Amino acid sequence: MSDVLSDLPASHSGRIQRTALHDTLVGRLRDMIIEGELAPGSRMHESQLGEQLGVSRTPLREAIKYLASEGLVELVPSRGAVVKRFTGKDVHDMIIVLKSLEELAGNLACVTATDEEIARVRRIHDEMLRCYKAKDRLSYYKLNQAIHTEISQLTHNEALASMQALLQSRLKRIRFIGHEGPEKWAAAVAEHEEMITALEARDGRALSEVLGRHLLKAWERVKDSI
Amino acid sequence: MSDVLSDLPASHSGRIQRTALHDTLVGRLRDMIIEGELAPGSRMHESQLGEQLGVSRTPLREAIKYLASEGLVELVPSRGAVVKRFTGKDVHDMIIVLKSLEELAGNLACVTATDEEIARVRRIHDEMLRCYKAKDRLSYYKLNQAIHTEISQLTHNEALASMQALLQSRLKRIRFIGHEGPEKWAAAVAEHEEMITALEARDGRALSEVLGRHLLKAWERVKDSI
DNA sequence: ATAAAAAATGCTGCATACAAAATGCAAAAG
DNA sequence: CTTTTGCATTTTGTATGCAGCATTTTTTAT
Repeated sequence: MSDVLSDLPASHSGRIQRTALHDTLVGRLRDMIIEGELAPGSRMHESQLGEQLGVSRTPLREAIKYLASEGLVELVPSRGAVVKRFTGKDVHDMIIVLKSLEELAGNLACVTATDEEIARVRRIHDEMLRCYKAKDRLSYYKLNQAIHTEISQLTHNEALASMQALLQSRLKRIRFIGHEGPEKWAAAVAEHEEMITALEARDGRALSEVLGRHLLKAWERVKDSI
Repeated sequence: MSDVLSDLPASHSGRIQRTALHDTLVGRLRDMIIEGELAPGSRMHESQLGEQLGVSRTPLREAIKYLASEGLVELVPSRGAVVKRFTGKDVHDMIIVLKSLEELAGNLACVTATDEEIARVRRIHDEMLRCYKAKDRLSYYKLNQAIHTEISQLTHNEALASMQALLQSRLKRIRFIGHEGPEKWAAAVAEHEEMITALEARDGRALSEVLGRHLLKAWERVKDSI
């Protein structure tokens, strides 16, 4: 059931054609940055990276430009690209914005979502719970992200969903750190219980509130470790 | 005093080095899309566009990828890039998100802005008023945009400012249409008076409210002409 | 005459080649 | 011993060439 994790833009194009090299490269580089394989502040050597990934410099450079527009990479004229380094303030700023967007999404989703869509989120939630009980941190983490992504998509607001996805992706590297202690993890799970309850009750106010609170607590968890 | 209009990301890099070709190309293409020189839905022929702009396909393709990440251009596998076409719902969705962001910005700006920064917005506002009285629509329009950009930047929240700028830039093409009648124009100016008053009083609640209202009315003006 | 198949055209996608700029090192001058 | 200057090497930036896919036109068969 790993297709649940696929956080592709989904691009709702009926066409089946699989992702071109460009998309693959962008995804691969994004992962390398998020996982820390490409360290913040490090230069991205084109020929070396290209050889490592088995592509020439041309498509690689195009992918890098794409990521630069996403904000994961910084372009330095005549000196190529470096992985963007985020300060604690940067992270806080992003969380503030993400909080605002997710609160909006929570409010809208309770109005616009179909029953089937809500049921789908419930299924992801239940699976996440299983991973929590199994102490499977990585799967838990991915399903957690998927739920936030899903809720944004329930709004059927493409602009909102894509901005949420953008910020969430920038923060992935950070969120990875969270959930140190079991008690904090339990608290986060409890908040997710609140979310799904509010969503199923179509209580936008409650959903919005818990989403915002969830993010602020996430910030509390990571703010000292940056 | 046209440097007031410069809505560059400003990138606060101390370095003086002027924009490389990449940045120039991105800006030029963005303008061509916003001004309508490149019509929505039209294919962007690489060789033709490259010849027109005096560059080869390679840097042009890199610029197109950048714009694709910004959402102005859509990449179709094996068929190149097309200028993204926005439906009325798309525009409405973007305005909903922009409203949320500007409301947040209004609240934050009243806390974070320095007196000098507020004075600067006042100067832009006054100049905009002059353009209004002179019926100079284009200058008015640009200063109007500049004010919204400035307010977002007063938050000193890079993520917020860049997202606001991104959405505003996508909506530029649309906003151009607005302000048909003199009475509606007058109403918009009145709202801007409210804004600057609220900002100088550091009344975040009021600023936030008028920013949101301003955007909703903008939607009312354009919604039937899309 | 119409429809299906096949060839031809044009464009994109990727790789390679070339040019310009930057970095590092070494030698010489202060 | 430190600093500066010039050269060599490395790396980025841009142009061009070639292969493959998409679309269109032409050809052929019913």
